Amino acid sequence: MTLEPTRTYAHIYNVVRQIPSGQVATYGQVAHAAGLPGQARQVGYALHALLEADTPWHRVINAKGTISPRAEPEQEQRQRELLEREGVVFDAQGRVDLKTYRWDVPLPDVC
DNA sequence: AACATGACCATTA
DNA sequence: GTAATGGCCATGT
Repeated sequence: MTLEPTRTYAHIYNVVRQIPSGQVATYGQVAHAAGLPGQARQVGYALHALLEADTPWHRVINAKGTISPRAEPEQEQRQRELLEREGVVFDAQGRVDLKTYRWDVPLPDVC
């Protein structure tokens, strides 16, 4: 594969794919796990440009524990649906208990 | 090359 | 608890 023409994307996707079912990760957490501390924005951007269905993008939410407002409400609802389907419960405020479902990063650099 | 935009986050008041 | 500010950087025009 490409060495590093867009290392950000590769790392981000790689990390997102490692998120186990029934757990969620924040953009910042993914960014940090991907070796891009502070670049949470790029994570969201990468996911927005995501085309591959083999990447569990729905397991990535914002730091507030809510689903980021997207241009298409359908996708936003679908994300919630997919998460609930994996056992993740949303509260009345539509927020996920990060304290409970937050994915614990196994290692800073996994290959 | 420069400007504007964006599925964000942490800090500060 | 909310509101505002700065920062970070890839993508498209």
